[in-house]
Amino acid sequence: MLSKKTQYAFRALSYLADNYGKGPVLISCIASEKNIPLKFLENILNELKKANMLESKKGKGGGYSLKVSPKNISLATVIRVINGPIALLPCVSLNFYEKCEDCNEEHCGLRKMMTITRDATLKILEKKTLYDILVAAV
Amino acid sequence: MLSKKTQYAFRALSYLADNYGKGPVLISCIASEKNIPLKFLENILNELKKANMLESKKGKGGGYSLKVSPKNISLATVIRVINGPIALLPCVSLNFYEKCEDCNEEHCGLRKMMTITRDATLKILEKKTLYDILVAAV
DNA sequence: TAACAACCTACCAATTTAGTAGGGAATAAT
DNA sequence: ATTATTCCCTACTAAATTGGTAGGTTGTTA
Repeated sequence: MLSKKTQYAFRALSYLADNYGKGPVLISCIASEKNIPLKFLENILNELKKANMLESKKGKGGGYSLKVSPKNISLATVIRVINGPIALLPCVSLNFYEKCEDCNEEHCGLRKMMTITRDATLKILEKKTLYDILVAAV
Repeated sequence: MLSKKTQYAFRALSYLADNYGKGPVLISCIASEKNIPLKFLENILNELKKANMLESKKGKGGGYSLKVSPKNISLATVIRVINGPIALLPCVSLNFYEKCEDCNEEHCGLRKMMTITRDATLKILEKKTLYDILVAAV
């Protein structure tokens, strides 16, 4: 399951996607609009910025805005930055790979099943973007 | 990611699948063979039993065995019993559904994306079984 | 230089994870 | 009947993660 933090991230990003091209948006505005604890959101947006998804501006007229088009930010990217690995096992993760102790990877049946699962999941999450969230929200 | 407990469960179940039809297997045997902490494994096997996947026998000649054929135990079932929900959001889970507070489910774009993801994941996890793990482990 | 708004460091409580300890209850063999 | 065997049950624990909060710092603009 995605952490609450990740759900907050998605909600904030949807809001920013909605305002894409309209200049910076205040943290406090997103927080009250999307009902997210302010200081927690500060943290989240900062992480997204460090991951190159957002840009920020300080001082009056400042705030956060998407760095690229909503069509170019995949759900997989967001999840990886805030939530971590998408695969179900560390030894199957593309971005957070870790060897597992007690199995020979070449001959591990579970690993093979989890690789297939990962591929099916990623096929969706890599393709769908913030734009798709907006469009789906009729 | 699956918890370590779930990985232990899969390893134990593979072992039992391998010995399906050959009578009960001792916890201690599985523990040493698969390198799983004994007392922790006790716990896990008991949960799997309560979920109707295993049957047990006490006393000499006792132990655990699969209640049904390895072909009839899906990976999804195991994950749900030991790990919990498979969906990425509570409001999208089939077996552990929980309403989310701040979104109108009918019009939540994220929810729709996560439903698609869940379906893609389940298509694999519901279909693949313990038998597939054995076969894949050349 | 004042106000504004993002940034940074540090802390905190509650929950979950990954176990351990130790005895109880059922079964089978002697 | 008793002993050995094996699963079963309750309770405890340390460490990590989650979901925050507090308060000051730095950079920007008017």
